[in-house]
Amino acid sequence: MKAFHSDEAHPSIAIKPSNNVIEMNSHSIKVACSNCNLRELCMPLGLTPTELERIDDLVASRRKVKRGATLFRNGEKFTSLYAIRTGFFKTCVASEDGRDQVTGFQMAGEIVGLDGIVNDHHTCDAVALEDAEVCVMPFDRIEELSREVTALQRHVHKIMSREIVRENGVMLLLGSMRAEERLAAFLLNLVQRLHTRGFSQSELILRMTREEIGSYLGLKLETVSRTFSKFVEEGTVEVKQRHVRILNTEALKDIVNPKVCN
Amino acid sequence: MKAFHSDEAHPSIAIKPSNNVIEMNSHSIKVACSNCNLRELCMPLGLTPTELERIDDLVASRRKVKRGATLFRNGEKFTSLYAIRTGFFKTCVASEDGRDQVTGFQMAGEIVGLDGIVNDHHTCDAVALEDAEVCVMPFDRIEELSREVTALQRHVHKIMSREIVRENGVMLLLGSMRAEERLAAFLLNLVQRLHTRGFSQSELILRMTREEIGSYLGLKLETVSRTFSKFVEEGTVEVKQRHVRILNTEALKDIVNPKVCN
DNA sequence: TTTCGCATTTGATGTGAATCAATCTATTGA
DNA sequence: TCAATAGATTGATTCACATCAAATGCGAAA
Repeated sequence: MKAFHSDEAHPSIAIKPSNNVIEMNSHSIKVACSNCNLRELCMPLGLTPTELERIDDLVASRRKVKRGATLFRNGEKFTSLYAIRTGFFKTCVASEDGRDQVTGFQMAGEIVGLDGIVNDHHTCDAVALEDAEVCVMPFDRIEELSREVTALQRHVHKIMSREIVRENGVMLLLGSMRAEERLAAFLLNLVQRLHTRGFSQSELILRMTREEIGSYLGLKLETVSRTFSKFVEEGTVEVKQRHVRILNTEALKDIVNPKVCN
Repeated sequence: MKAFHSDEAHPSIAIKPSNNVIEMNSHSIKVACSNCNLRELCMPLGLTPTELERIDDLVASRRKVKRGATLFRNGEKFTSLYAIRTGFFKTCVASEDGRDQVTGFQMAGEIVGLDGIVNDHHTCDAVALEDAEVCVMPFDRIEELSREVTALQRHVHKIMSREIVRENGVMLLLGSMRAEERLAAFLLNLVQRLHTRGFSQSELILRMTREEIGSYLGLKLETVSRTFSKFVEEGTVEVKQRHVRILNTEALKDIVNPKVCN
């Protein structure tokens, strides 16, 4: 069991964002991408040091979001994209009659708010699942800078395209997979993203409830719970509430992509 | 019944794209957005005449795609976005083990290929469901021009964001709606988009099979068929193969968003 | 026109996940 | 420390959709 019960599986973030503020004067602080430890994941990805310097003023400010609070809400005016520095978010859409659907879970280095661009207001809610901090990037500033910094322009396009591709994958999951396959795919995806951020390949703490997982996967919370239990029985994972340890990654992969026995 | 059985419900496209070619010399023709009848729907949306002129050379060429042929395929190198001039497409993704999922149906004035931007390779197939013609827009040209024409830049961002929002909606549908709700939403969406293009609000010809509808909606073709039959019994629609006439739009809306009886 | 193949419809039956319901377990706050 | 509460598990039952199967209709090609 060892560290399994420790809350340190991913305490907040392994790639610790350095406290990259440049003191200006007593009441104003400046934030700088060029000095941020997330720069290999986040907005500045792939920029040269010179370009990096130019986008330092992309971030207008930082904003803390308490667990349970919303970063933005459906219907609100769109002004900015947000780069997650620390913490964990979910985004969800709602239908008129009150059904709602979690459309994604976002972690450090990921960008939220793209939904707002089309209609100048947001069409989903972004809710912090743990205390979080984001970099606020006014979208007109992004557009302005990406007219000048080609690599930034390219990067913004890639971020949006990545989101489109991600959602294609979710559609495949929702449209054609069974409960076990969905949950296995979900766990593999989460742990892979966490691993990219320096966390364990096999151990994770779920920041969301069974209900939220279910909403994302198009399942009821009971089904999520039962499916976890099934994985545990089969020795594929160890589950203790929100703590999950993957014991057999291959088994999960086989569930997602069943081998055809010729 | 009248014109119901006529193939003219939407023969190819109501807003007929004018044959907007500018003769250059015997072997070369130039295409021009500024003269295209789809300009109110397509790429040039919201541009001033001056700007419009500047993006005329966005379109490198036209390409005809025969029914059943692919415009691009998963794994192919990404070079261009495609604006649909005429015809009807589906896009679909496949999982490793051969399952596949229709991720969308696209018609005149819509843009396909956005999935390719992230990894410089396409991650889905685009298949023509009827003989089609597209405008080929090399992506580096788009990026170049949108650095200069602010309105184009903004428009490209909106197109990508729109796709993200659309997919959010599909996730809601796949994650939380029942078969009837899905099909009703699907029909309303299709007829609404056709109406924008000058077609009937109540009559449409499905360009895709029941199986393709089912794949998109996360249902089996038999379920799609049965659900159509149910709508017919209830007098909500008239269905004759691929010809559909909506008799009661409100009923369909009520199915999608069930009224809460206080 | 006839034939072939594909798409569609419809029926009978099976099943995976939803629903309803009862504990159980952690966490929070008094 | 204990009560209150939200989240999670587990069981029993139901139901919507899938699956299997057969029949029908339609369009394309000979």
